[in-house]
Amino acid sequence: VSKKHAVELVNQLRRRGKRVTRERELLLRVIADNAHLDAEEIHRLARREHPQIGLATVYRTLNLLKELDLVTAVGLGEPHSHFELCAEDHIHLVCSTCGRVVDVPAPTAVRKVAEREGFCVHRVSAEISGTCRTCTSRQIKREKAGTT
Amino acid sequence: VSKKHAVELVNQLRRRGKRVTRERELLLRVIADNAHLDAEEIHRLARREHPQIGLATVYRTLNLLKELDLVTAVGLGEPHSHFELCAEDHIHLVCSTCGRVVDVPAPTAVRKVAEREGFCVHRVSAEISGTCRTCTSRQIKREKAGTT
DNA sequence: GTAGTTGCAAAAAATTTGCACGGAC
DNA sequence: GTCCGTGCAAATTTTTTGCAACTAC
Repeated sequence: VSKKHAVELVNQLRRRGKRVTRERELLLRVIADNAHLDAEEIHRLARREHPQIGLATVYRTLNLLKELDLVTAVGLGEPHSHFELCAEDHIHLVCSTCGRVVDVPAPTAVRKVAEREGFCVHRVSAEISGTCRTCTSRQIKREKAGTT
Repeated sequence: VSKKHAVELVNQLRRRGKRVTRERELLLRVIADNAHLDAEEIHRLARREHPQIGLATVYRTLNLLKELDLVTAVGLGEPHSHFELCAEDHIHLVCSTCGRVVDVPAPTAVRKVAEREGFCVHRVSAEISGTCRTCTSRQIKREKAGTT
């Protein structure tokens, strides 16, 4: 799943008549470099570069970027949202054992299904929860060893 | 997307060693009959039949049902979760204009993608946001009329 | 210069928890 | 009878908002 440059996104902001501030530029960079962080995590990373940035700014910026369709919120099974750039159609594979999230491109069939319904698609995101290869083989080893 | 009977689900509870209470049975029925409600909405509907049921019980039950993989939480772009029975693989088409959600079956290709990664799939849920047919044609009409 | 943004603190919304009572098994 | 589940109120966590100072344009 491809990487976007925060620079492009900053230009998007300007083109759409929104102001480009130090905070927005920074947050876009943090989100572009790290997929599916939650608001606290984004705040924590942003503080490394701009210690006095407030959590409220993070939320306000996330809401702005959502309106502009530059970022999207995903649930990932947690009671709070995680955020990522609106990338090409992709699927989140969420391992319910280790919690790791892997992104893979979504088959075009998914988008087709929506279009068949007369839907004008903005973005596609899927979530598959299950057990990843690593955790599955670990489980099997443990079973063989007799440890339940 | 098929309908499950709350009865089956209640049996699942018993089989898995969880107690079957009036509250759990009621909440399962509410969730089975109404896809993607949020916790407040579930609570409100449940109260029609059992006025003194508490919101905390709703949350506790939802968490239990999630652990048993009987229900699943979906984001739908809101800052709080919505809940639905774990049905067959399906896609939520969320109209960002009118907010309506339509469920359509997911192509098997989606699940295949995860299996190719060595993933042992528990459940599949996708979200496509966009503009539904109705809202799209309404917009076109408005454009023709000259109203921006 | 002006209007939009920010940080902080406070408020609101969403979710979880402690405890005493009640009900399922 | 025991242990789990419930309701209520309080606590925690997540997200939004009001306001004065600040800054992009």
